Amino acid sequence: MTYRAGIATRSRILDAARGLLSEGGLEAATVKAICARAGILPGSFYNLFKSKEEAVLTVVRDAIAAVEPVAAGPEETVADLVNAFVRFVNTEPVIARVYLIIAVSGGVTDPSIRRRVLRHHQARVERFSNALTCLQPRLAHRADERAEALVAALTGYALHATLDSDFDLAKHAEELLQL
Amino acid sequence: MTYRAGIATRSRILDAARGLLSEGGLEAATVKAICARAGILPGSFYNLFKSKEEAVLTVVRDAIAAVEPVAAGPEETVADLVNAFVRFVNTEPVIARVYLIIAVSGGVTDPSIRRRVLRHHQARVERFSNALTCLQPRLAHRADERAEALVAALTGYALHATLDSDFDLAKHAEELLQL
DNA sequence: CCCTATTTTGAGCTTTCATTCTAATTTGAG
DNA sequence: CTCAAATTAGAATGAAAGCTCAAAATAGGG
Repeated sequence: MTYRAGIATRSRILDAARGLLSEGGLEAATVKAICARAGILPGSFYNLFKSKEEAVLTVVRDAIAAVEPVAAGPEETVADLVNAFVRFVNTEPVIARVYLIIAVSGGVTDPSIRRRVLRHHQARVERFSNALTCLQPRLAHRADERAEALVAALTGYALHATLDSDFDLAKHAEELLQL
Repeated sequence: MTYRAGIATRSRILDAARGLLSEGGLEAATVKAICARAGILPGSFYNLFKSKEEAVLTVVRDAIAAVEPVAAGPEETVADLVNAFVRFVNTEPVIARVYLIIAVSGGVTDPSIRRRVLRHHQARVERFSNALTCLQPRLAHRADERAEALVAALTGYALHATLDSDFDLAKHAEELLQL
């Protein structure tokens, strides 16, 4: 992976794996299918990844990291966070779907993935909680619970959006802010 | 499947498949594993199900149907519906987990499952919406949106409970009722 | 008790999976 | 241009998948 060709191939493999995971879940992401989509042969795959699992876990880790809104200043509002999430799901539906698939089915299988998802979730709740405290200091004592509910609702919405392409995530998220 | 033995074997197969789906997702539910857990051999499996897919889809359909709270009278309250869902997830975690796994990964693969999940979701939102209208007639014009948010939050909570055994679903659901 | 329909057995078939290996090709620093 | 290192090709491996089938065992209405 020190030559340019290798680096390009690696990223083509990850793109292919991400797309297959998104479209058909773990069972669709076979080495053969990944290679076919990436336009390579198995030998190249195993020159860059020591196993199929390593490639899939790389995609998963990247997807989890990508769900986090880009680091804003300490002045980020609740609306900022919600909008960032909506924008992410709408502009990167493939990655968002991979995240959801793994959060459920992959998280069950692999303990390290489960830990990673939970850690990520906790960090997200904390950011929402801080933003909620700034927004409504009167309700500061229940900021954590409210943040947890908000994140749960957003996750539920994202799951729904994954199944129903007609679902208007932005609209529902906006209504969420008025509750 | 007209003899008692066949009926009993069929239900042992479905139990085995349900457990495997819950513990390890679709990839763990192989015909061999199902047969081993059910204490039978492949020949018996294919005497009762024409394919592995048929058995898995049967489990999935049952799981989707089971998520629906038992039919209450027309006087069901929001608290009733929420509590019924919480009780279901806590007493039937295996079925609840199967539902979530399929709602994400299976729903993506199989269009008929996706339709079924969406139809079920819509019916659930309607029940919540009616209950919300009775509870707060002043907010009747936004009952649908609020019901959608409630169901999304509950789904998000259930997903989290699947990953984190320490998560107190009942407590969070109760707090949800006070928002 | 008998006889037919049902169920179970268990070996084995075909396909597909992840993975490996060697030889050929390509890359790019010196 | 050269040559070692990196990458690719492509056939081949063994394991495990879903599934089939003919024969043996069993169930249960008559």
